[in-house]
Parts: sequence; structure tokens; C-alpha cells
Amino acid sequence: MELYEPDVAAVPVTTILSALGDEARLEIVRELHRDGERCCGTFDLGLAKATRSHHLKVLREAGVTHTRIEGTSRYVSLRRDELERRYPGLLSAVLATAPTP
Amino acid sequence: MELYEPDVAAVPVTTILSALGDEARLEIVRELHRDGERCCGTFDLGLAKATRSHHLKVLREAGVTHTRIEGTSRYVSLRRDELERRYPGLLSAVLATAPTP
DNA sequence: ACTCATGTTCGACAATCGTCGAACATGCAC
DNA sequence: GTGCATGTTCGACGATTGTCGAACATGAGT
Repeated sequence: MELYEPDVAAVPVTTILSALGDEARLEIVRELHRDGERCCGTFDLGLAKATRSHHLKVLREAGVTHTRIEGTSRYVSLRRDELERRYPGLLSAVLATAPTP
Repeated sequence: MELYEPDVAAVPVTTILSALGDEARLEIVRELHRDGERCCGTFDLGLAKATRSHHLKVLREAGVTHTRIEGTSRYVSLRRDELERRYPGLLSAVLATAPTP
């Protein structure tokens, strides 16, 4: 079985920005940036399974993440290169860590 | 009279991304990027005045734009330097022009 | 086969968002 | 003053979104 993952260049930039503009989803992206590939279940966001699944779907359909299926688990990772090629600097800007009081 | 404009560093990045993640608002940002300062009424987005006013407020309160009052008109501009200092490369990445279907 | 673990999908719900017309505020010009 | 132009604010409305529990699907292990 295959999961739908759009071509990054075909996704409106507003869709990507909206996907990143949610606290839960951005936290997922931060952890993916820090850890690389992660199994779905390892995201502890204080949300129900259904909600987490929804957020991962939004990120995937925005072209932000790639999902690899292995058994009953799904491994998620950032589509760094493709994002960087289409929107150079976007990811690093969004992930810019700084004194956020 | 003064308009509330937050410190960019105090605005959650998700707020900025959500503000940019709307087609009408991003179009405003694009035109500001191209033209520099613009008078509110010069944005022809095919929307009602009230809606345009709402979008400009969202952008302003997200720290994206600055508004200067002159008579009954308001002149809007991008807060480029402050955004660049807090999120280097964000604006140019978002405005990356390319085949956006 | 049965069970367990991992996720997704299906309603449903409340909250937020984008949109509008109408009313209001403010400053300029006559 | 009276008008006029520029914008904002105030409900209101429908659409979208984030959230959840329950049901479902799938694969691994016993």
C-alpha cells in the first residue's frame, strides 16, 4: 500500500505555511528535524491518537513529510531536500531557535 | 492614535506562519514586497473592505507589517528588518517566486 | 486461529476563521 | 457647519479546523 505524497512544487505555499502554522504540527517538525526519522507512535503531544494521525496527514499532504511503511508501523521524516530546493531557507528559518520568552 | 504592533520576537512563530498561510494575506505581502509601502485602499483583492481590513489586522498583529497613519489613510509596509533578524531567510523563502499552481 | 500493537477512518462536536453589509469614526475640503 | 473619502468595528453567517471516542484495518507473534 502506498501513501499519497504530492510533489512539493505542486503544493501552494499557503498550504505549507498553514501546515506549519499549528503548534502541534510544528512540534512534530521540530522533533523530526532534531531526530531524523521517527515512528508515528513516538510523538507524545498530549493528544489523542486520532488527532496525531490527522496532523501527520496534514503534514504529509502538504509535502512536508515522507512516510515509510514497515509492518504495522509508519516512519515519518522531513522532506528536507525537496523543500530546500523549492523554498530555500524556509525550514531553517521556521526552526530558528532563539530566545522565545 | 496608535496601532498595536507587537515585538516580532514575542510573537509565536506559528502565529506568523498562520498569518502568511492565507492566499489573500500572502498576496498582500507579495505586493508589499514588490512595491514597498502601500496605502490600504490600493489592495484590490476582490474582497469587501471589511475583509481586507481584517486581513491587514491579522498581518499587523502577527508582527509582519507596520502601519503608518496619515490623515484618513493608512500606509502599510513590511517589517523586513525585524523579521529578518528574528527569522533569517523566512520572508525570501516564502516569497520564492516559481511555478506556483 | 486468536490476540495484541500500531495507525487510520468515521462521525460528531465546539471553536476558530473568512466573509459580508451596515454602522461607526476620523480627517479633509468646500 | 455639510458633505465625502478612507478605514475600522460590529454582529452575523457558513465553512473550515482541531479534537475526541469508537470502530475498523493490518501485520506480527504466540
